[in-house]
Amino acid sequence: MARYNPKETEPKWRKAWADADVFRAGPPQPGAPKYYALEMFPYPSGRLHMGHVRNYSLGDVVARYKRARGFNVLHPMGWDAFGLPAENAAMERGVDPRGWTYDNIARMRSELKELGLSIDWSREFATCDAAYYGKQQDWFLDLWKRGLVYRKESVVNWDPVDQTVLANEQVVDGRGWRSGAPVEKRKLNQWFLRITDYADELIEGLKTLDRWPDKVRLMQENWIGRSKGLRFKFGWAGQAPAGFVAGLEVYTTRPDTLFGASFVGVAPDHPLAEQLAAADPRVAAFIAECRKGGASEAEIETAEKIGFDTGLTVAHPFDPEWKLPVWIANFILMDYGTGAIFACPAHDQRDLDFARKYGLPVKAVVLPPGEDAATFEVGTEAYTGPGTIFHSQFLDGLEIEPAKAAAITRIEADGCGEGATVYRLRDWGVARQRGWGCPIPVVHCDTCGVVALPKDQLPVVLPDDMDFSKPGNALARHPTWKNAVCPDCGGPATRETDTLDTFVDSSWYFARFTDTEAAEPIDKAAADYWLPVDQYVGGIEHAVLHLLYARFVTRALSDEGMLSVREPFAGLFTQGMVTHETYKRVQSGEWVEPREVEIFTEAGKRQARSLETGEALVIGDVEKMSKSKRNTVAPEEIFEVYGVDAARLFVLSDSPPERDTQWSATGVEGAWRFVNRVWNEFDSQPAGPAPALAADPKADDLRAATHRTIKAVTEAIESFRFNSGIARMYEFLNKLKEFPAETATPAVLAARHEALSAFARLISPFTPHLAEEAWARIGGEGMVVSAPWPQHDEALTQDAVRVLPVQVNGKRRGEISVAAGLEPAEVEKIVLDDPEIARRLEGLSIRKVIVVKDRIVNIVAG
RNA sequence: GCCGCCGUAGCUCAGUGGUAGAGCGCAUCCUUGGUAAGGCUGAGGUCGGCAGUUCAAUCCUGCCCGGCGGCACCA
Repeated sequence: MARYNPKETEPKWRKAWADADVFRAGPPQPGAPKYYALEMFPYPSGRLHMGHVRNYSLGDVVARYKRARGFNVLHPMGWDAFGLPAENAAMERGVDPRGWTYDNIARMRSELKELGLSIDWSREFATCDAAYYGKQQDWFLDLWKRGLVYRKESVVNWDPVDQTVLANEQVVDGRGWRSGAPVEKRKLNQWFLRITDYADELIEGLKTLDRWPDKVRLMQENWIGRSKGLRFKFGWAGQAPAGFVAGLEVYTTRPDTLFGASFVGVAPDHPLAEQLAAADPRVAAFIAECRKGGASEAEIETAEKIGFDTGLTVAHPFDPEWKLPVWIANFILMDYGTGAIFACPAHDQRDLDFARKYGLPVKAVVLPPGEDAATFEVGTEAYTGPGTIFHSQFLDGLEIEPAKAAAITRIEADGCGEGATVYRLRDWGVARQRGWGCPIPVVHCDTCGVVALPKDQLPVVLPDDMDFSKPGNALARHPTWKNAVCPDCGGPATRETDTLDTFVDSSWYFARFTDTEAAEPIDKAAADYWLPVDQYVGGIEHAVLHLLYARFVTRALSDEGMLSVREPFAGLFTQGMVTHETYKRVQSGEWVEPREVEIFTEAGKRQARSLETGEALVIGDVEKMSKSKRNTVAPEEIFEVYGVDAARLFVLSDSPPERDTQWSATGVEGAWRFVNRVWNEFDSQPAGPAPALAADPKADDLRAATHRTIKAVTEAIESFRFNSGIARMYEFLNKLKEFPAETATPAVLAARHEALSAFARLISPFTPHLAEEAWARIGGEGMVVSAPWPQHDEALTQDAVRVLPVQVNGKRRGEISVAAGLEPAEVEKIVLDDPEIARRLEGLSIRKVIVVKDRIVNIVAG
């Protein structure tokens, strides 16, 4: 009997798969059912981590399973290769970002290949390949022609030290996340993609994505933030300020509460406020006060509402005599709606807080059910629930929704406004002042302005000799690269030195994978065959941005006629993180890596000590593996000790895929032992052809387990409950061990062979190397990777004899064995004749006997 | 504050309107020619709490408690 040796076995089978080129996707054939399995492509950091192992193992299970089910499978891999880490490496270590990136790719490719993934490597590309980003420039110009790209002055977060624009999430407590320098607001000419044109469709489309997690759909819906309401202008009651003669436009979702209006407010950065500030230092001082407040959530939450009465007044739209004061208020956001509101304190908490502070009127206009109009008052809590409108002239007596409609109708009839839908979603700012990104393919010409390059001048390639030694945009400070000729007038021009957000790179790569050689950005026939992606697997952290941008770009490219689908990802699965215990030194609190820690049990308690010094360590919380907590485990070290299959098996078995999984040394050891026990079962099976299957009670018992396991594992894979499927295989192995080959009759040996044949195929998506070795050991035809998925025989999953628990008044009091499918009346007779049951019923009168066929008997007695 | 997810053995998790399961850990024993290992057996569970529906609830419903995540002055 030979021990299982993954170090020899695993590379052997990887070579066999590569030699046979088994994972190359077949050509698009209309008749052949296709399956596109994709995991979010990695950033080439240079090192594989456990999160990658989990992500790509999950996708690989699906890809291998679908292949076994006869699908033409596309399972590609590439690299999300532009971005800041390469620039940082360049700045810190003086290396070239391109060389650094491609070196990292080479290292990670070999690590990923070691994982034994069923990937079609012939389609690999990196987003920093000119062959890829050149095609991106190509369709970017198409979108520009369609009017989906525009330039606009916009206020951005500027890090004065790193000399770059920061995203909102990169600003922590008003400071740059890397430099720690106070962030400045700067106005820059920025490039935008008109994602808001698709806001409605992006919301509506969510309804069709029935194989996406509800959570992600909800997050996207909230992010887009559609609200329906009324946009209208207040006319001035007194002197109109210059520039605002037409009135002050506000937006509301509660036009039903217009008669509860108390004041009108504008944001501190509203043009009206800025204009007033120019003339009045008190206004300027107030606005400065508002801006002082930090931007962090905590500060916003606790910030007190403050306001400034401008002295201006507007007239109520339904009553010209009714004057409302105009305030500047810090709680009003300029970038939502019109940056101005009317306030109804009785029915909005923010307005109420403000009104109470400044002594403004509070008039209730929505009467809650059961309240008396004569006595109902609003105290310190605004009423936002359902009710009937009152004190509101023509709206009186209406419910909220009809009142909104009536108010909108009246405003529209008066011509001072209209029903409007607004979105929280902003257009997508895609320009980055970075050197390591996809150049925007335009030039700036003094005579012609911004001019798109003709497509025969694409790709616009990054120079090889950028200087990354200083912060800022290395492309912009390159001495010659930006010198160009205007394609329109032939005069001198300057290249655009902004590059595209890396989210642009990742918003269409899945389409390029369908034909990586195409002369056009996308080969329509290939895309139409392969898209949508049938199963996309990745982290929940991309729930909004990446997935929303990809859905938008797919629609834009579809409208451009480059592909047909509207939704890129038919199925989405978001996996949990890989976590690990943390360990730290008692005195210093310094984190210690798991590989330097020994775990032992003393006095019945789990304890840790340093392998190096022997000192006792504190076992800390279980947290996401991260460099900062030093609680990472290097995949290659695990592969070295236990093999790839054990590592794959463990990350797949420990938790439901959508939940976090806790890596542990004992857990992977358990997986390793399972691998060995599986091998031992195969290895103990006599070589040579198996005897024919024959009817035999013992053999039938095993066969029933086999067919039940095929059914259960298949269902588990179909529903992404991989850990559950593996649990069933653990149970199956235990069952198999009840039928040792050494003492088996020919009938049992035959049943064992059937069991092993199914088992090899069932484990093949999870532990593919072991499955090949096992399949070869029992004389399977060809490689298991090409073997068809096992089919279960429903008839065999049924037991001939059923053991039915017998309950008396709902409590288990015994059991009986009956033939499967026996009618309830027959079962009842047997139960009542059973002496043990009869003893339990002594002194009781039977009221009712419930028999659930093949399951249970319950006797109600009293 | 709002929304969502989770709570089953010491730990990590399966599971089901009808007999409570796996791996790891723990205990006992066997093996010492699979040996930086293998195997047998076992202990261990008011299925977070309380109520309701039901012949029967770990499962369905409601409320509560605890943990985690997302969003949050969006008019």
